[in-house]
Amino acid sequence: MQSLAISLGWPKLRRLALDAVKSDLPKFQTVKAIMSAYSSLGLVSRVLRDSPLFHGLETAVLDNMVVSLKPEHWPRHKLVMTPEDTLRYFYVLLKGRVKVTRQNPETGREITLFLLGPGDGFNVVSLLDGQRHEVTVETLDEVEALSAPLAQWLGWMEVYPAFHHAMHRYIDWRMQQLSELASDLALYDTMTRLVHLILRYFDSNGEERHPRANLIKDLPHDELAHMIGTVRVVVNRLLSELRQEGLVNTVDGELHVCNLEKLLLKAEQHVRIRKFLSNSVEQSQK
Amino acid sequence: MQSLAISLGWPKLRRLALDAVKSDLPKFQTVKAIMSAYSSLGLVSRVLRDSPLFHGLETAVLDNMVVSLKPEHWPRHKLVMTPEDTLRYFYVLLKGRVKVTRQNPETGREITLFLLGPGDGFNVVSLLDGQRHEVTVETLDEVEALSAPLAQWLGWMEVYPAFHHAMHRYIDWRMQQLSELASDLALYDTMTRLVHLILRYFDSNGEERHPRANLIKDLPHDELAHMIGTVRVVVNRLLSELRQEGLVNTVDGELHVCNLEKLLLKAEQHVRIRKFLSNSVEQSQK
DNA sequence: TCACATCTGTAACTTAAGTTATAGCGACCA
DNA sequence: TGGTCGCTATAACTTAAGTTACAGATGTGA
Repeated sequence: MQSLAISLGWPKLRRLALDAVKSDLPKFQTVKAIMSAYSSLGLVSRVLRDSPLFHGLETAVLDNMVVSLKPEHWPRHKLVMTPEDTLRYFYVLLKGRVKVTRQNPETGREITLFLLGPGDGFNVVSLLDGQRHEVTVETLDEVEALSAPLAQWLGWMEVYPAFHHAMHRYIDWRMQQLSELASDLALYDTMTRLVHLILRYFDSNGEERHPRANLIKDLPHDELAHMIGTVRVVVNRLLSELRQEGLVNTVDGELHVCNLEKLLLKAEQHVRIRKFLSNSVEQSQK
Repeated sequence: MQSLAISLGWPKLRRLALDAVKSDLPKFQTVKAIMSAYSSLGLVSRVLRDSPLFHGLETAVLDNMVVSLKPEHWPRHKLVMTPEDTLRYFYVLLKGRVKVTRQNPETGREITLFLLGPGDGFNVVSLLDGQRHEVTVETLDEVEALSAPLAQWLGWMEVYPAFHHAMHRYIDWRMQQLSELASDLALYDTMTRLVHLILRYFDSNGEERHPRANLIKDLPHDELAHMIGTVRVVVNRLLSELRQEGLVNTVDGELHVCNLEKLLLKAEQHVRIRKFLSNSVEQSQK
């Protein structure tokens, strides 16, 4: 059984399995059993329980799903999905970040449609109806994830109404993010877009409140650039400007917000700002 | 009963009702009965049957749904939905076009997220989970539509699996459109975006093949501009250029494609072009 | 500890595309 | 018949933001 766990190639799980062998936990026979134990130990389920994908699911249901999931482990900067295989699997992230992008083959320019972190799922849209999607998914960190075939997920959506509902909520939220991105690109200048980006991912005192909070703070400038549809040099320029005005600062590679009020002001004191504020209040209430 | 139909304020239906009274059709007692007859006469159902929203639904089911829909009639350039009422109704268009937009209150600039025509539905996303959406919906023509409360639609999605599936397909397709828009805005120059727009709505010989075909051909330049995130003057400039190169021309206000090959070339001969071609083939096979 | 890679910081230059302005055309209505 | 309105057409000007180039910082592994 030790070899089983090891063959999974997933360090944490392997370590866990080894521990389990030495400990007085019941002996494991199958991968499923290992996963189940792993889950009941709370390592996996902590992430999943906080994930919007599984929001409102009963523990029993969640556990039942978890045991059918296959662990995945990817190194940094690895291409994990091309348009060709958008039809096969659905993934949930446990650790590390991933970006969903599209490129301009001509110029090499790139736009990040989604930046995903622990608890996020990708290939969400393909779930609805398996159309090929022109996107590329790439890891930004070392990543641990769980996967299952699309059909499996669709099955669960039929069987568990709560899960179905959670998925709908999640897709809705993703769709909103996309409209937000498109509108930003069309309606605002690069500075405003950068400020919007920062505001969406940070909150008033610079501490994280929800998991999404620290998702961008250590990103290199060109990844930030991809998120707002511009290039590295421009982001750098804008950040210096913000730094000089005392709105943000960077401590060894990490971006911090200094003056939220001024930042909000800079993002032109309108609709979407109020929206941002009410959203973060909402988030903190959860 | 005559007065009932008239009170609906829907010219066509009213006319139909009047005809029915004179004809040897069975007498109608209720609005539902009128709608039902209207539908069975094929006027409504022709549009609905071709609509992706109801694709694959049995006639009986569709008819059953239709009788619960409320007819709406709006004049040209009427604001039919603000962010405030994204939570109430879902609409299906029967006639005329509608645009779903977002504005920059500062500059007055506007981006059209979706251009919808007969058979399209709006407030799609709110169906999934009733979050408020920061969009505005406005008519471009005189419009006839059908409406039902969101709850009603959700109910149907639960009761009719085929309908549920059709809705998912539809939402998926909308989401793809949004990613397409965002990528275009971030990755290509205005000329390329304009060409992409034209290519998406026209086909090889300038004839319409699917309902979406003639959706943009008579739009004023500033509406075209809103669709690609730019302004009227620029679109005008670009169109003159295309006209001079003999790629398109305009006959009394209607845009036509002259030279598809060159146009495709101009849209830089890559991925998304091949995709366009295979899409339109797919469309024509349906 | 040197070579190499990855990232940040600036400056000088270029250009796409937005702004403003003005003229003309056709439709519609009084 | 003339006046106003909505739309197209073009030209001159301005600027945001992209490009290219290079220098310094930091880290990693041979």
